[in-house]
Parts: sequence; structure tokens; C-alpha cells
Amino acid sequence: MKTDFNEKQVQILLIAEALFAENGFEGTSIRTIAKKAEINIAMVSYYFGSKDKLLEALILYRTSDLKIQIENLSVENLDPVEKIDKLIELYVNRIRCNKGIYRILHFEFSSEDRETKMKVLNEVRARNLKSLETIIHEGQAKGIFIKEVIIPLIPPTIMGTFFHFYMNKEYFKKLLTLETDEAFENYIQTKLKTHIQQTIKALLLYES
Amino acid sequence: MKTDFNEKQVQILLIAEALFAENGFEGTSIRTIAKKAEINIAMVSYYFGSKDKLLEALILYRTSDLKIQIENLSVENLDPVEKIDKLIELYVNRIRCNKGIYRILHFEFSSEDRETKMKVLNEVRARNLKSLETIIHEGQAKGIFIKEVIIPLIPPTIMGTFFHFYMNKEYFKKLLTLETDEAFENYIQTKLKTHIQQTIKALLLYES
Amino acid sequence: MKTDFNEKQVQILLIAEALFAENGFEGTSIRTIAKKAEINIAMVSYYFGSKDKLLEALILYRTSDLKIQIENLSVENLDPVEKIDKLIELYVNRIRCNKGIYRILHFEFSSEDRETKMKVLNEVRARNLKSLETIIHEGQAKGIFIKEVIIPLIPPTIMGTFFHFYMNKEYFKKLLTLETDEAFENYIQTKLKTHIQQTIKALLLYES
Amino acid sequence: MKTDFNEKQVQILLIAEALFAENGFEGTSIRTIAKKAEINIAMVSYYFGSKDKLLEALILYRTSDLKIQIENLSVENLDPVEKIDKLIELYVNRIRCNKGIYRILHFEFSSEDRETKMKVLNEVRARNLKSLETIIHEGQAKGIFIKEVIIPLIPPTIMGTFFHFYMNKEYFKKLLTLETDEAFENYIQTKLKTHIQQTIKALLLYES
DNA sequence: AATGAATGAGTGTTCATTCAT
DNA sequence: CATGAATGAACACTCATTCAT
Repeated sequence: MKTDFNEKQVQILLIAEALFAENGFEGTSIRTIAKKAEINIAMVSYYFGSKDKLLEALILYRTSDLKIQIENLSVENLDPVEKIDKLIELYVNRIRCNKGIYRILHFEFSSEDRETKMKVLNEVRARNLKSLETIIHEGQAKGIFIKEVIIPLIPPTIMGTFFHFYMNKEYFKKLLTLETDEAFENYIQTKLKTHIQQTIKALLLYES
Repeated sequence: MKTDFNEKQVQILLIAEALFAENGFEGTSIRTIAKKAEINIAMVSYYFGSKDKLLEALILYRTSDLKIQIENLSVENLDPVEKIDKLIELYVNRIRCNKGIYRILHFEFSSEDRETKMKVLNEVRARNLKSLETIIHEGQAKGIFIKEVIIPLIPPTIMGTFFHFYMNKEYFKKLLTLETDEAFENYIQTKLKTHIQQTIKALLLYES
Repeated sequence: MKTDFNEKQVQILLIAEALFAENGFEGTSIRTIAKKAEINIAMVSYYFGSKDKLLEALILYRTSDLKIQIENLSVENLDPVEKIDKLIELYVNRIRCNKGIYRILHFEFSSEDRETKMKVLNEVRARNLKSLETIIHEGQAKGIFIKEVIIPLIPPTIMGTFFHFYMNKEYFKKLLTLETDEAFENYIQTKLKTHIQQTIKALLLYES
Repeated sequence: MKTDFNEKQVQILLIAEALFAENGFEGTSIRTIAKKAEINIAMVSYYFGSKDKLLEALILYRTSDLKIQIENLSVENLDPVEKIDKLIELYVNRIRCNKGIYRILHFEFSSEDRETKMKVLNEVRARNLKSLETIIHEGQAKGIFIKEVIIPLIPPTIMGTFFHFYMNKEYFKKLLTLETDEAFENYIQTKLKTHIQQTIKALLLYES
């Protein structure tokens, strides 16, 4: 499976990503993509084989991207609590910058058999989880973090909180009186991020 | 707007709900619904007017259901921490029993203009938030809960965690070695529920 | 074939006629008729057998009506020119009052095989033509009317003028600055009627 | 708005015209057109966008045709009476050659809101009316034509007479003992045309 | 006698895809 | 290598009609 795409293919992928994120996979027609990309309708099938293949290509393109973004936190000279903060900040930023593909990955594929194919995605998840585990185990070894915590359930809390907030944008804009999209985005980067950090830290630190 | 549906209508609604939850609204055709419900294709339009109206009817049917399920927690003679536990249990159970409609409501309509129509949904959300606020304010007044918490961000954490877990079923089944769907369901009702309770309680109780 | 209809049937017929006249036969659905008549959808089929049969019933009902409306002009003690005036007035009024059925008869069925069935219509036409011939022959005998005229082409001029005007209602309303439908109707009864009378009289009187 | 159509489009337009003229717009399905044109059902939408647009294209195609046919009568060195004769001959010939589209235009759009969109048609009508007015005003100025005439009611008389005759073909064939369609067509070009000319001239010349 | 429920054929339209050039 | 033309299947929906009650 090829992972390098030419200029035109990338252009199509980016537009497809935006449209998929906006209207969903089923809600986006090849015609719409072609029109927005100012290319012929046949080009999508020509370049990617089919609409499904286009999506797979998009995931491939984006997840290979994700790999590069991941840095190794454990080497940094920070205490575990700071590392958690940092990790969540990284998480949030990464999702924020890749909302399109994340949304697609997490909502278009839920409960589909396609999921099994998503090796790349699973690899990313596995690495993320590994990073988190390393940090937490370090904190637990140092007696800072509690032990009664199910680590695999922490990423769902981080990502779930983010997505639930993001996908109910209009509701929260109204609720929190965020007038513009910029205000909403800004809220995510400040208050929401802090909320998630605070939540996870509390979970790890609070001895019940 | 009618809220009572006859037997056949309910049958259609239930099948539609399952299919919408499984394949999304756009991904589900009237034909599929009709075939599964063993009715004529025209019946959907006949009973509900259109596919859109069917969805609205489904939401109406389910949310009128939700209203009834809501109980008043504040009157119970429990301390705030127990109330939080109870509320989350209620939350989780309600979502669990209405996964279909919840998924539709929270993910199919994200960023759609239809959202504004969803008064019922907003009412439910408002009531839920109100209950939560009441409990937390009580806890804060008693000096049990911390004050540095953004209450409207708590439901996203509860629901987001649940949904992210639920919508990545296959991944977590593999990760947590849950062989069957029953095991998965059981995990939600025990471990996941506890994780969410633990998380929110920590958030409210941990003085940083 | 029965020609007497009960109260409910007549009600349906009248509403159907209005709708057919407005939107044509194909453009009018049984549902629309049923809704406007505030009866069950099945009633139309129940009372008349089918939509086609309804139309036939309507034609039957109206043409048996038309028969009665025809009066004998020739006996009246008027000079031929006055008789022409009178005849056209009668023509116009009759068409005006039966626009629906006339439109259907003359334009919905043109070139259809059903035409052969339309014995009643042909009888009416024959009688009308006979009346006209009698008057014109009388006028010609008296040396008032010219002889170089093809009598069977006169009804087309009368009816054609009327219908062309009526069926391009919106255009003529704009052209003649007739603001309301009432103004349009009034224009027909006054100016258009006079125009037709003037035209036919000129045709009969003008020696070229 | 494009007015040039390729070979295939013209083929479709011609078949559509025939079918629309035969069975009306509503009475003609895209499938029927496609079948008769031996093309795929989707081609109509593909070429024209929609059934409505197909009709608009047809009107455009035909009326742009009409434009070319129109000659400037006023410049010819004829007296007003001759000009009227000529104009009517032109009228009749044009309608005769474009019966299909004329029938559609005049009977499918009666009293519909679509009518307002039909700018091209209105332009043609306006131009025709203008030509007629010019001639009549000239005749009136020369003291040949009477002044008591409502000019906008003359086209309805011309066209109405023609159409009423044409659309009741079978009736008139029987009445006038015209055995064949050719005889009928011939009658239109000779007797009917003359009748209309005679009628309008009489209207304009007869001083009551 | 009258009707609500239900049907299957048909509507216009859009879809992803293919193919000849 | 790229594309405009074309396709057939599927879409939501409306139609006139029927049938059990």
C-alpha cells in the first residue's frame, strides 16, 4: 500500500477531509469533492479507485502524519504530574489540528468491520497508550499517583470530553455565550484543555 | 405535535433507531428500514411523512421517554458525593439504554441547523445540567467540593467518556480482552461506570 | 351509465372540476381532491371507481347540465345583429360558468381516443352551430350579413379568443394591469365579451 | 444561459417536445423520453439538470428559433391592410411549424407561477404585440383602421382561433369532411388562415 | 355504506463508477 | 495520462388503487 501521494492527490485528500469532517462520509458526494477541488468527477476514482479507497488513502495519509508528530515525553526531565499536563496538551493540540480525520476515524468507523483494517490507527493508539502508561507507572512508582486506576480508560476520557464538546459546538457556544467560532476555538485551547488536565490529574492524585 | 404512536409505528421507530445508530441517518435507506420491518417502502412516508419526519418522530418518541426517566435526586437523603455517584449511574444507565437515540442526537446533528429545532434535547440537557449544578453547589456550600470547577464541562466528560468507549467497541474489546458483546456491556455497567464516577468525584474533591 | 349523483358525489365533482381547471387532470391528485372536499381518499374510488371514471362522471354531470342551459334564440323577436350579440353573450357566460369542464373537454382530450366517446359534447356543439347558422342565414337572407363567411370557423374564434385569454391569465393580468382575479373576471365579462361581439359582428357585416 | 445544444441534446429536446405536446408535461415521464430517445434515464438530468430545466431548455431552443423567424414588417412597403394579412400569415405559419412548443407554452403554463419565469416567451409576445401595434397605429393614423379596438385582445383572437381549431382536430375533420391529416393541415393554411385574416381585417375596418 | 390501512408501481433525481477516447 | 460522456442502481417520495373491517 502506497503512502506517498502526488500534489493533486494531496489536494483532493485535504478537500475530502474537510468535507467528510463537515458532512460525514455518506453525506459527501464525489461530485462535491470534485467540484470543490476543481477537478473532473472521474479523477477521484481514477486516482484512488473508489470512494472507499479514497477514505482509506486519507486515513493512511493522515495517520502517517500523526506518527511524525509523536514525540517521546518520557525522556524529558519533568515530574510525572507535569508530564501528564504536557501529554494532555499534546493530545488536545493534535486532535485540534486534525479534527477532520479524528472525527472521521472515531465516528464514521465505529462498529464497522473496516475498523479491523485500521492497523495504523491502532498503532497510534497503542503508542499513545504506552506513553501514558509509562508516565503513570512512573508516578505510581514514585508514590505520587494512586494505583486504583484503569489506565486504558483515561484516553477515552480525554478524547471523549474533547469530542463531545467539539461535536456539540452550537450547544456549547450558546451555553457558554461564545459568540464566534474563534471564541469557541480559544475556549478549547484554554478552559477545556485545563479542565481535562485538571480532571485527569485529580483522578490520578486523589486518594479516596 | 403528536407523541403517541401506534404499535406498527413504534415497531418502525425501533428498527429505524437501531439502523440509524448502526449506519447513521444518511447511511440508512428507507428501503432497508422497510425490509427489516417487513413493511412496504411506502409505509414510512405514509406513517411519518418523510425520512426526516421519521427521525423527528423518533427523537420525540425517545425524548418523551427520557423525560419520564428523570428522577429528582436532590430530595433524596444522600450526601453530595453519594448523589454524584447516583447521578452518574443514572446518566450511564440512561445512555446505555438509549444508546441509539443518544448517538443520533449527539453525532448526527452536530453542526447542523436542525440542532436549533431540537428543543426537547436541549430541555433534557438543561434539566440534567441543573440537577448537576444543584448537587455541586450543595457540596460546595458544605465545603466538600472544590470551587475551581467548570460545571458545564462535566457532562461532556461523563458522556464523552462513555461514547468514546462505546463507539470504539471493537478496539476496546480487543484491548481489554472482552470476548463477547455481553462482556463488553457488562464492563460498561461496572468498570466504566466506576471509572467515570471516580473521575468526576476526584475532580470535585481533589484540592490541588 | 347513471347521470344522477348524490349530494356527496356532486360535492366531489365540483371540487374536482375546479382543481382540474386550475391544474389540469394530470396535475390534480386524488389526495388533493379528497383533502379539499374533506373526505377520505378512498371515497373517490369508492364513489366513482377510478380517477378516470371520476372525470367521465364529471363530464357527464356537466354536459347534461349544459343541455339544459341551451335556449332557443331564434324565436326571440330580435334582429340578426342583436341575436349575434345575444348568442355570444350566452356563449361567453356559459363558458365562463363552466370553465373547468370546458378546459378539460377542449384541451385535455384533444387528440385522445376518448374524443369519440364525447357524444354529448358533440351534440352540444352541433346544436350551438345550428343556432349560429340559423341566425346567420337569417341575416344573410335579409341582406344584412355578408355571404363570404365560413360559419363553422366562427365558434373557434369565439371560444378560442376566450380560452386563450383565460388560460394566459397571469400574462394578461400584467399586460392589462388587472390587479386582482376579480378585476380579471370582470374584464372578461365586459371588455373581452364586447371585443368578441365586435369581432364577429364586424366579420359578418364588413363588405370587403 | 446557453442556447446552443449538441446533437444528442437536440435529439432529446425534439422527442421531449413531441411527447410533451402529445401527453402534456406532467403526463410525460423522463423514463418515457429516455426510452423513446434510446438513452439512459439519467441522461436527461445529466444533460439538462432536471425535468423542469429540460422544459426550459426546450422553450429556449424553440423560442430562440422563433426570434430568427421574426422579420420586421414595418419596413416593408405595404399598406396597413396588407401588413395585417402578412402578419397573420406569419403568425399562422409560425404556430403551424411549432405546434408542439406552442401547445406546451400555452396550455402547460396557464395559471402557473412558472409563467413569470418565462421571460423569453414574454419577450416574443411583447415583440409580436409591438409589431401589431405599430401596424394598427399606422393604419389608424392614415384613417384606414377604426380606433375603437383593444389591440392586446387581437393576438388572443388570432392564436385562440388557431388553437381551438387545431386542438379539436378530430371534431373539425369530421365536421368539415377532411378525410386525411394532410387535408386538415391544408385547410389550416388556406381556409382557416383566410378566416382569421378576414376576421381581424373586418374588426379593424368596420365602422359600426 | 364508508374508511383507515396498506400496497406496488411509478415519479424525478442523485449516486459512484466505467469506458472510449 | 486524463477526461467528458454515459450508465444502472439506488435514492426518497407520490401515485391511484385495493381491501378488511
